[in-house]
Amino acid sequence: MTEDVRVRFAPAPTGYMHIGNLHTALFNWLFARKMGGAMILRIEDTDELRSTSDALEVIYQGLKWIGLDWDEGPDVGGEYGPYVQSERLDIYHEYLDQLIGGERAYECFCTPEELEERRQVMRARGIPPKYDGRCAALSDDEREELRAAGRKSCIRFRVEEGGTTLIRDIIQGEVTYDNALIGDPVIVKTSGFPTYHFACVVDDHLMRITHVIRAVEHLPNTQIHMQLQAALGFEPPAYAHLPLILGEDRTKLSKRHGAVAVTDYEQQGFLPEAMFNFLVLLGWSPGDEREVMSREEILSSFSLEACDSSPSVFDVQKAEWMNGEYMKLMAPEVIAERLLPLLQEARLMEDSPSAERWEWLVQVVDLMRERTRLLTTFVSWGQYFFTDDYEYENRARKKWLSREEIPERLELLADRLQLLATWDHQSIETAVRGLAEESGVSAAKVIHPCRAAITGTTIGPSLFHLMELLDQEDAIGRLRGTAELARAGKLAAEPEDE
RNA sequence: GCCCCCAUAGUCUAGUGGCCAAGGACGCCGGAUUCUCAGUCCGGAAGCCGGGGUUCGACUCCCCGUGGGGGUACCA
Repeated sequence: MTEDVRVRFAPAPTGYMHIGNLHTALFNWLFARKMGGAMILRIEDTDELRSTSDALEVIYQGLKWIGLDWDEGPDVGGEYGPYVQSERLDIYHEYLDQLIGGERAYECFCTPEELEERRQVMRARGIPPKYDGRCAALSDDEREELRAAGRKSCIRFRVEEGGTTLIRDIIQGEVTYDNALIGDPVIVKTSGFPTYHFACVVDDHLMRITHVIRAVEHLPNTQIHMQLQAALGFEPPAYAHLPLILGEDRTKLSKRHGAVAVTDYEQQGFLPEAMFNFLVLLGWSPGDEREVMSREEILSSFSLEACDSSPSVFDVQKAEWMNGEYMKLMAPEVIAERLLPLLQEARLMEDSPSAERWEWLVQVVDLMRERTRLLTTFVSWGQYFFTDDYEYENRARKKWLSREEIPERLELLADRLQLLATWDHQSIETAVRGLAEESGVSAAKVIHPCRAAITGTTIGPSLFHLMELLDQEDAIGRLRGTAELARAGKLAAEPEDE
């Protein structure tokens, strides 16, 4: 009989959600959903200094953005709550009493300064810096004296003195740690707050966590955790330590690598579906050559056993490519929904667009998405759809707008377009090509200046289709306006730098 | 310093002793596309870290080295 799978994602609320956290959350979620188990969200706010109160919302938003849900957590409740560690202090103290009663924990009066000093000495002598255990031997009288002298204390866990600790990790394999190499860790701080090790072990047990899936930086901690479990009589969960995500310089992805917050990628115009797909491919592969996979496909192929144990570099370029694939794949309506807030923020769309205007936006998206990788591309390269106030790129000026014959040609084209009774891409194409033929030039000689005049750029989607999405009067106005500027010599190419 | 882990092209990866004169993807380079390219299509360059074993046979197993990473906190 197999127990129901229960996993947890347990972030520290430090104010922002790291892309590595999201990766861990994702793998937990995948395993939970794959196994028909439960996903628990637990907040590990035992660091009173770094934890912030609004961080909870950031965590929820990060998870929701990428489309992960959870069955138990601070917001949805559950029968093993509370799910915020600072609200569970009484619980930890109960187990602390058990440890003290069994002589597996003791008061330590050493100050942080003393500890640091001793570590320096040990390091200088080339021996592993670990707590020397001096307070473990204190007599009741000595403790009383120290207290009377006003010394504050914390609580340490008495680790095994010899032997080894074997971790059978689903991803990392069997790893053995020497017990003699670690000192007694602090499990309750002077403040009365538990440390991560203690709270984590107690909660995983109480919340009936069956599989601990976390980043490999926690692998060494597992030695302490397993000893704590043994001392407390807890059945240890299964462990799966995920490889780290590295920055370009191959060190653990962190703030100094630039964009690491989930919100950074959201703002850069990544689609959550693409990020989901991209992230799952860091440390896991379906075993065949599929890369762009739906959530269902991923779920049906996923397994912890297939996870790789070597770290991977977060390659933004590949992430952008993946995003581009989703731009092509997803329904234009959905992309438009994701895009709208960005356009509104850039003041390129009104706050509550009419149904007609919305339809138009969907068409713009549909036309542009093939050559678009990020949502923000619409705000930059695609701004001419939304405003007359676009820049004339230097390349456009140089190649197409600074020629002598241009103003007249643009005006001729404007005249023709003015006569069109129907404004659709076929009629526009006929008019444009017609002018080219009558002027005895190739169609390109009209198309390119026209694109440059109307969009300010040399590249973009099919000219006739993009013009169709502009208002007829507006398009004509742009042609005449550009002609005027060109005549006034205001569209001369800037000298090239370098 | 000490402990642990990792090692297929610049990057993500397939590979679990013969199917591999190593497959896919991103990126890069080249060509095509007379409506541009940031799109699309086609093509190309680029890799098993080194050395020892084990074996009839190693990218795959073992050892050593090297390189990289993580840990070594009253942070998680």
